[in-house]
Amino acid sequence: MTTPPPSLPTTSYAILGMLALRPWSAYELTQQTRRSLGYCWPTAESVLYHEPKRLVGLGLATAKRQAAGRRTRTVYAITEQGRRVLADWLATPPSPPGLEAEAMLRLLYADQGSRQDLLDSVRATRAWALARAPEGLAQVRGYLTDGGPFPERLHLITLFGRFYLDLFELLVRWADLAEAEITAWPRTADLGMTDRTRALLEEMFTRLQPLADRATEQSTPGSGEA
Amino acid sequence: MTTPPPSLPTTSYAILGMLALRPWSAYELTQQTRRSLGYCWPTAESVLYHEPKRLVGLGLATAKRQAAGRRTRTVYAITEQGRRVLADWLATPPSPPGLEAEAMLRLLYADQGSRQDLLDSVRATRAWALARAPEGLAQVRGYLTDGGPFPERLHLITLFGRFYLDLFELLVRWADLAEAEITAWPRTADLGMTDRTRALLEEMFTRLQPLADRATEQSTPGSGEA
DNA sequence: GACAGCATGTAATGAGTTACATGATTAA
DNA sequence: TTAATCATGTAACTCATTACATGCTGTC
Repeated sequence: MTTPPPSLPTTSYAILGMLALRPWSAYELTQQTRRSLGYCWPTAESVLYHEPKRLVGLGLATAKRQAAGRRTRTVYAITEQGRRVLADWLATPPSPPGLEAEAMLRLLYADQGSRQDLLDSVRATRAWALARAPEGLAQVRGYLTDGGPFPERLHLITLFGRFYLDLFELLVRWADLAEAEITAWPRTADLGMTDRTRALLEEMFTRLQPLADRATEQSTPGSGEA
Repeated sequence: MTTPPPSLPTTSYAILGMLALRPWSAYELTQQTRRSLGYCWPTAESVLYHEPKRLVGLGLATAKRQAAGRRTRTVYAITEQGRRVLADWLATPPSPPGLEAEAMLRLLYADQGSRQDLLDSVRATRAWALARAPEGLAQVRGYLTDGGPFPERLHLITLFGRFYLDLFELLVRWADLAEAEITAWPRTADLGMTDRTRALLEEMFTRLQPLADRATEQSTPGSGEA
């Protein structure tokens, strides 16, 4: 273990992983990111220009200046040490998922604003999720016809994409439900336990039960499993 | 519009919203956060001590030092101006959701590591989702029996919780699927388009179609809707 | 009377975003 | 030739996290 206690920020591994697939220029990264990285590890574009330099400084990547037309651009590639560091990181436990959902925040405080505010927020969320669909459809179509840019990685990409399809569908379905509920409200404040709310809570209780059961099963060593 | 161009970071509104419900000390915020805010707007504890001070500086909250036992603690409360700023923000369009999912990142680069690494990551994700269930169950039980700490807000809290239940179920189901797939793989690299992968892609295509249709419907003004 | 952990903060560090800057290429 | 937009970067600033610090409270 000659690698110094790595502990880079996750963003570094995200870029390093990209470089493991093939060399990229920073701009190419900004483009490819839309198809993959952007889904699971959102970053500003400037990171995609900065981070590779850091990796070079650490000896995990190399930079080669190339002539592109009349201008020069920098193409980054992973080093052997970079591959080792990436592999080490992959053997490490993942940090839990974190979801930043402003729309949910707005729901939580909706009684401080108007019903229209809340409806707008819910609809914006659905619109955002729906807006991913056409591009996703094009990507999937591409995979099915020509295999896309990394055909040998399709088994991974497919599981990846499946998760985000599930997620977008969830957002749309939830927004449909929420819109229907909210539309039936006379206002946003002080409704409390309506009949409909009670029904929803009871359904949630029923669905939570089996999850909680599985949770305790797995935390106790269990007496089954001969 | 006497309020100066607000544009606070979302975190500020998150805290401000808490204060809109009732006054809290910073420590109380750290506790309550686990039940609500933590789901949609994750932050480090130190933020919950810092942010209220900023709000006070802006005139959006007040700080009152109280004796708690022999020690003093600071209780923060929202001001009228704070309520206005919060209401203005609620009328503003929400930024799109952002999901940081390290586990998905690891999936994306799984061909750079071992199959075991990938399985561990998938299982950790499921375990994390399952681990939320018992607390969620307790919360829902509380809502059904005594209404919880804010019974007049149950209609909001329920829609909120429903989303996260959906999400946790999704994570568990996806992890189950992924584990089954990966277990059937001989290795993580260079499998490409297996039969199973093709089947998944075709199902995804079918499910994406209606979403894409809805997306185009809603972006065009539409000729229906008399 | 000491140890664990609850309650309350602060400071330093480091990461990531917004905003700016500018050369090249293409279309009108 | 101008305008637009592609391609490439940099710098300043702000935010948020990690790590530390410390008084208080109950319990053994």
